[in-house]
Amino acid sequence: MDTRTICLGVLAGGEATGYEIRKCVSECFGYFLDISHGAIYPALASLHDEGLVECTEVRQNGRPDKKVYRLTEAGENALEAGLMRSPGRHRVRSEFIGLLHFASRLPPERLGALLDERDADFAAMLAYARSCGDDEHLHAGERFAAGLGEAMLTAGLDYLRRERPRLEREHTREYLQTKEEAAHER
Amino acid sequence: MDTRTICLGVLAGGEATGYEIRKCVSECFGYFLDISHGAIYPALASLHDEGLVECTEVRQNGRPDKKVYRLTEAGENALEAGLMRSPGRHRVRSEFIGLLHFASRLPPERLGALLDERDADFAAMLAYARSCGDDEHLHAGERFAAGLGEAMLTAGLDYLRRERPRLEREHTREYLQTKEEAAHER
DNA sequence: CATATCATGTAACCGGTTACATGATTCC
DNA sequence: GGAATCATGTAACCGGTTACATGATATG
Repeated sequence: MDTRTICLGVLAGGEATGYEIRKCVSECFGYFLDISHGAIYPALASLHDEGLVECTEVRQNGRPDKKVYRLTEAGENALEAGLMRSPGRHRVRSEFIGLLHFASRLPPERLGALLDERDADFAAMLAYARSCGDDEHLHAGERFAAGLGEAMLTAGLDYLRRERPRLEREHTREYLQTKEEAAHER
Repeated sequence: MDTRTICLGVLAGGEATGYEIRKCVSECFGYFLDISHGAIYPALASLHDEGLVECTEVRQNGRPDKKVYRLTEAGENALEAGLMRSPGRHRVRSEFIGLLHFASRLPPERLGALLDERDADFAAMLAYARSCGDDEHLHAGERFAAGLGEAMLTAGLDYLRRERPRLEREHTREYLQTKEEAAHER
């Protein structure tokens, strides 16, 4: 799903400025699909050129003027088309898991710090997924998405906390052994 | 973790060609961190220029010649430094979850197809994580990584299969309702 | 007969991020 | 007084993918 389709999708829920679209995406599913404002404004401009959105400039005193966008009928159709076309990928890019594969070269403190970071991050995402799911007036799809995130993160965090002591125990042993062997070679 | 560090990491486990590094990464943790050969070869060349890897060209009959790379001592240090420096991020980019947020505009067949795809993909990743974890001579870190993947994917797949009927039921109702409202407006 | 494996390398492309630029107001 | 919020826009950069280029051997 590209930036353009996301913009159209948010605008289908009501008119908004670029700034608000960004905020909405970040709050609703930012952990799973985010866009920077550097991507949003050009996307909105191109959508406007193509007549898929309309725009009203609003003067504001005390703060910058803003452009409120709303979907046109052509935009409505483009959104539908975009949603049909978008691949439904779900990719995980984890440098954390990559690092674990080379863990035998990681000092125990470093491994500990990485695990701390992962724990905190998972906990934050979980709290966020839960807060999302609590919302009463959610669509079935949104509730499902929040539930899926919650289920996976809960399992991940449980595993992390349960297996961490064993990992650190075994890792320290392996690490020291590797160091010793390296010293021997010299 | 950039391509260069990954290459160094794989080479720390023994000499290999670019082709073999790619294969190794894909097989060991490709679902979580992959690199294309178009990124590997330039990375190896730059590592070679900097003296972090050595290279032996091997003539082969019947198949293309190959370049076998191995780590130098400088490379060993660079790897260690790279592993200390690399952020341990774990990012999920899910267009699937994005699409779910706009599910009310998705025809039921489309939603069904997306769920099918997700089910198959999760199942494949799970099978792969399990096969990885079965390996006996794994480091603690690798076993932990496989276990973490397995735990999260199992939870995800369970949730997906358990909640899918309800999602589809509610979604169909919402979808038809939306369509009806749209027809009314006309 | 077509496809996969082995094997390397480059160039074009692509989507997205970061940083630069500007600036008032409100909250801690 | 400093940080965050509101608000838009552009340009440089960046890492990575896809496609182009080549080509023999083995497998289904």
